[in-house]
Parts: sequence; C-alpha cells; structure tokens
Amino acid sequence: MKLSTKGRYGLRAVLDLAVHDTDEAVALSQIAERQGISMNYLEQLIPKLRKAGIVKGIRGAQGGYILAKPADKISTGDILRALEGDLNPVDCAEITNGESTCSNSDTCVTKYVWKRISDSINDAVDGIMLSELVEESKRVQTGDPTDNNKTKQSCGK
Amino acid sequence: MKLSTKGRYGLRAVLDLAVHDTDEAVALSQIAERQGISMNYLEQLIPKLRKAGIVKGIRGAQGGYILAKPADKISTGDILRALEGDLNPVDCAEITNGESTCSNSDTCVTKYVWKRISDSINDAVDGIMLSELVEESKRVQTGDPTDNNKTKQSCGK
DNA sequence: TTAAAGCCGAGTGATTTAATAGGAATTAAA
DNA sequence: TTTAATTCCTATTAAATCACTCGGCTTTAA
Repeated sequence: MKLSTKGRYGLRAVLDLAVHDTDEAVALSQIAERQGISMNYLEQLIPKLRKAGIVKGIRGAQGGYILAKPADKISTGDILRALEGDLNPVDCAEITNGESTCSNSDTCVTKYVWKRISDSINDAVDGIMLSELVEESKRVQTGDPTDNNKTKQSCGK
Repeated sequence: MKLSTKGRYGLRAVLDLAVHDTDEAVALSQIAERQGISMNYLEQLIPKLRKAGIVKGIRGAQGGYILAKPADKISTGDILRALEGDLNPVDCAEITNGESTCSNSDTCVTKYVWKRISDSINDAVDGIMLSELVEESKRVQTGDPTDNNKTKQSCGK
C-alpha cells in the first residue's frame, strides 16, 4: 500500500516546475538536478503528465516544460492519478466505474471497505491544489516566521 | 497504490472466521475452501494476525481458529495493518512516529500531502468494525429485503 | 549550422509477490 | 496407545513489478 517513485518523484517534479514556472520554460535537467532525481527516469513520467493535461513541453533549444493550466486548477489528485493510475486500493469494477462485472458482486462485503478507503484517499488528494503547495513551498524557503508547519519538499523517499 | 493479496485475502478470511465463529474453532481448510483461497497461502498470513491479537489458534485434532477478542473490538484497520504493515503511502518517519529523521524535513512540502492521505486512510478503516461486516454479511446471505447495499464477500481480486 | 532540449522505445538487474511444498509439534478421538 | 486432524514453521520458486539506464530521433533558438 505504498506509492511508487512515480508518484513521489512526479509530485516533487511538478511542484518544482510550478515554483519555477514564471515566464520561461523550465528544462527537465534543472528539475532533476534540484530534486536529486535521475533525469532519465523523470523523463519517463512526463508522457503521463502531458496526456493528463498537467504539463506542456516546449521543444527545441531553450525549451522545457510549463504547466498546462494554472496551479490552482490542478489538484494533487490529478497529478497522482496521472502518475500512479487510479488511487483505488483494489481493482473492483463497482468502485471504479459503478458497473457490477464481478461474479461475486451480490455477496461481496469487503467491497464496502475498499469503497470507503478509495473515497477517502481521493477526497483527500482532490482537496489539495498545487497552488497551495507552491505557496507553502515559498513560505518555507523564504523562512517566513508565520509558518507553523515546517514542511519541505522531498520527503517520502 | 494497491493492497496486496495479503490484505484482500486476509480480510476475507477473518470475516469468514468471524461469521462462522460460534462455539467451535474453525479449521483453516474450511475457510480456504469457502473463500476459494489456497490454504497454504492463507497459512502464511496467520502469524501476522496472531501476533496482532486478532485470532487465536487451537492446535490438535478438531482444532482451528477463533477470534482473539469480540468482533466489535476489532477494526478493519487493525486487520489490514496487521497484514499489510502500516497503511502510509510513503515511508516517512514524521508521519509514522512524529520524529524528524529525514534530512530534508525542514523544506519538505510533499509530506503535507502524504500526511493527509495517511490520516484519511487510517481514519476510514478504523471506523469500520469487524462486527459491522459480520452483520452486513449475514444480511446479504439471508436475503433480508431491508438490505439496500447489495454487498458481498470476495470482491477485490 | 549547431547545440540544447524534448520525445520515444527497448533493455536490465534487483526486489517483491504470490504462491507451493514439506515436515515437525500438538491433541481429540478411536 | 495409536491415529488422524490440525496448527505451526521454514524453504524454495516462478512470475511480475520496480526503478532505473541507454541510445537515438526530432525540433528549434541562437
């Protein structure tokens, strides 16, 4: 029941991009270096983020990546689902799409549990927008004394 | 971000035990047969459940397993954590035990996300007692028409 | 023209998963 | 007192997944 490095590295990378996304595109090599993540590996995560409409690539020299939409329109749920696939604890059709294709569906009781877990995870991550993490990140890095959370940027190795 | 068969099979097995736990011990072979799970594999999950104080083994002929305490004192969280280990999405010391052993702890922002996920999962499963599943299971199997949930017992393969 | 960057797919070693198997210890019942 | 049922324990293994690495192609600003 652990997130893979796809989700952990990927969220850090998107946050790094969001923090440094001003007017110019951000090269993946910069993100990789700042975050201490292999660039080759990060590169593999990009297609997932691009297809999900989270980042856009700018090709050619001086290219890089930018957010495909404003950070307050991207939730951590969007990012994590793009990277990890659905965030359901089991592959159960009734939880994912409401269809009852499981042969045991009538007498299945544990699905009651899986559904509750699934909803709670998705509600949690959908409630955190990327913009909130960006703000928190800036607060931490500037050493603003109003910050009570003392959070950082690469936890969860 | 999926539960393994340890958690899925294990919860089904404990629920099966709870439903059939009357006065006599329930043999693992019976649980395995009813649930369609390899008995050899189920056997491997038992030590985890025993150490967590969830089931008790009765050795010898006519032996089997019984619940170590009443079903309304066992949460699905207890069962799943016994089988899967902690239900945190990342291995982060500050989430697990409150200690700040991570070198990036000061500037880590993503841990804010991991913490929210972790809390929501654990709150969800701690809020469902085994006794509730037993009741739901009996309602489903007896075909009680007051049942609106239409749940069953082995979903989440 | 060239170098910096994104884009794409194949390959790989290590780890984890999901089992299978065999045998020892215990105990109710014949 | 034997026997059979059952828990208990450990080792092995095939397959899958993970976490990368690598090489080459395409695009484009300078």
